[in-house]
Amino acid sequence: MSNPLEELRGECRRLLEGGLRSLSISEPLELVFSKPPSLEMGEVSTSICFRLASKLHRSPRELASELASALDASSSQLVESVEAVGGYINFHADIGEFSRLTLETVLKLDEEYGFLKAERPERVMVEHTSANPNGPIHIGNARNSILGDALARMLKRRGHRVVIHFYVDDMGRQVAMATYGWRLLGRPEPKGPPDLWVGTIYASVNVIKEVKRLKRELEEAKTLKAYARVSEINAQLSHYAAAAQELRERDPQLFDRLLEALEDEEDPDGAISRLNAEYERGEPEAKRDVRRLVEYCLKGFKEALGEIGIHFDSWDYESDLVWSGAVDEVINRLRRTPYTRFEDGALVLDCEAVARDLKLKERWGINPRYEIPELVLVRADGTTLYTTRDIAYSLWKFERVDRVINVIGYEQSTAQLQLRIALAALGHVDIADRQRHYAYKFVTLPGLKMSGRLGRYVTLREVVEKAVELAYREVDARSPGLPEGEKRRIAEMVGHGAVKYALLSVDPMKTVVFDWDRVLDFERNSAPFIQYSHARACSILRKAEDRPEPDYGLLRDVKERELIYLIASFPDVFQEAVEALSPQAIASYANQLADKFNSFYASHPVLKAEPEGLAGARLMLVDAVRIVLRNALSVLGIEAPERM
RNA sequence: GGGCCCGUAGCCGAGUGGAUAAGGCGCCGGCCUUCGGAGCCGGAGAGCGGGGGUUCAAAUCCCCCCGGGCCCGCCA
Repeated sequence: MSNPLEELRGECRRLLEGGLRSLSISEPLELVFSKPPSLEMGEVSTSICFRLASKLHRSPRELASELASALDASSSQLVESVEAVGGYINFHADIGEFSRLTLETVLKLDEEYGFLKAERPERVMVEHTSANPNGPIHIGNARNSILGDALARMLKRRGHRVVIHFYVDDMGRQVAMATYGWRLLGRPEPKGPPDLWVGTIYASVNVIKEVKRLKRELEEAKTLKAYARVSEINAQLSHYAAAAQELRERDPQLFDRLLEALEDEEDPDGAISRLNAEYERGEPEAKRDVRRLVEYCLKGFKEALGEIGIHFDSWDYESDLVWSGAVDEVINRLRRTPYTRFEDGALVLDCEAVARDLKLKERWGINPRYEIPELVLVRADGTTLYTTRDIAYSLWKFERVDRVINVIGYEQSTAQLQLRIALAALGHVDIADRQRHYAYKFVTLPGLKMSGRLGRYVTLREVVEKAVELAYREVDARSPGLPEGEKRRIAEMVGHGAVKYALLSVDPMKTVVFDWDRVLDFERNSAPFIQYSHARACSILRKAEDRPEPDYGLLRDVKERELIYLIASFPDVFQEAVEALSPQAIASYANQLADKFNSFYASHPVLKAEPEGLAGARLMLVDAVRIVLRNALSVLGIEAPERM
């Protein structure tokens, strides 16, 4: 058995069934258990008497006390006593037996403790990050990466076969724009972090282009004496001028060269569109240049994400999908359905009709009043759109796995729904069902939004760098005697942990306003706080010269019992977190465990505990805390240093 | 106009039907003769945006309203 709490609940269930039998109550009902508000009231409780009461026309209190006295706790080793409290039935565990069961299970399973395996393991694909390859990973994308990485780790620990994919969106106009800028610069090699460098080129081209356009429009408006228009354009101009200023400061040489080169360009937008079309057709020169630039950017992604331990199994290029003919095939198949038509030369999918015919709104719980917008599959000029290519990508994915989780921003909800509808239209309702849009909201900067087009973002690199630096200062101050390499290593674990925890500990559906203080918080309710607790536990264990035989029955104090209960809950927490895809539940659990441990630590000596049996039992407890903290952090992708 | 998401103390934020609504920051007051003070103990501070409803039981479910965000592109 690997779930101590479930074992205790099993005993409670057995007793309860016996009690119901002896009272000749045979109402069919599911025996559900929960946790009483405090340990004084027991470890396990059930509210079935409330449900039973209305069926039997009795009062819950009466029923509960009758039922409780009909239970025979003496037949169970794990359950010590049962009592009825205001309609609830509460079960008290035998302290010694429950502690022994819990702690010995943890110690025995060690790195596997808590990670209950799924009954039916599946092949699961997690697609995450998939940032456009035209700028750096910023703290907004990083929320995606960190969530996706934690989800993948959780699913793996649950026993699923997980593959982690990155979708390289290289077909969009933005990548063509960056490549165009790169050509204007004479195809140079990157300077500094390559993804940031690409982002600077892209944003510079964009901003310079916009300024030029606005200046032209300003002249026109002035000639026409359209004064309202003039002031409107002026406002926009100052907006772009500010962005231009920022970009120029970042790399004056690069910016000025682009500014100069763009002066001579007749029609930059036309050139960008041509490059984009050439690339979609797979023309060699376009292919060579765009791929080259994209590779630079991906190299930067791999560096920035790899530094914090985030890796991918596969990088799938959107362009490959197009060139392979898979996208055309999808389009042809869709054209054979009754749901597509041409409108103004574009091929359109009637999503509403698909949903109606296949009853998708009922199936997916969509508000019937919501009219699903049509989806343009092919433009009038014959080129495809992002979502169209995504349909082909989904089919490709399901040739490989049973289930797909796409970590994608919430703002793409409509597109993701249309994608599933298109899959259903193709006859793959099952695939549509097993494809999950794991949505999260954006990270905003205080006051303003991050913007790749303006080159305005807080990069993951700078956040990580600052966090590690700060952690290093702390480590150096606290443990000056450690070898330099170890201090560095610890500072990385702590700094990376702080950043990850800051993004994992909030509900993905809430917007996060980026705040340096939050990310660099090393106090309670942070990864460093949890890591610190882990290091403290390790420190005690290091100092223990021998391990006296534990007497589990001596772990009677509330703080000890709370810890044991929490430790015993970890398998539940893990399982529920995976089912709900909620890394945050694990983060919050780890923090709670660390919190309780520190409280215990302050008032309960371990090494000097008397008698020996208590010292032995507390050592087991400390060891179990250590294991669970480490396991909980590791499934989130956070390392636990043994000293810091 | 329609749809979706969010709204919990001064601030940040757990908590999706159950018994006293976590925790953190900030504020006030304590704790370095015991294993690491990135710590611990105590105090003040919310009845969960507002109003109805369902239920033995609602921050959690339903309806209406208010505030904020997002989407409704031949962008991605």
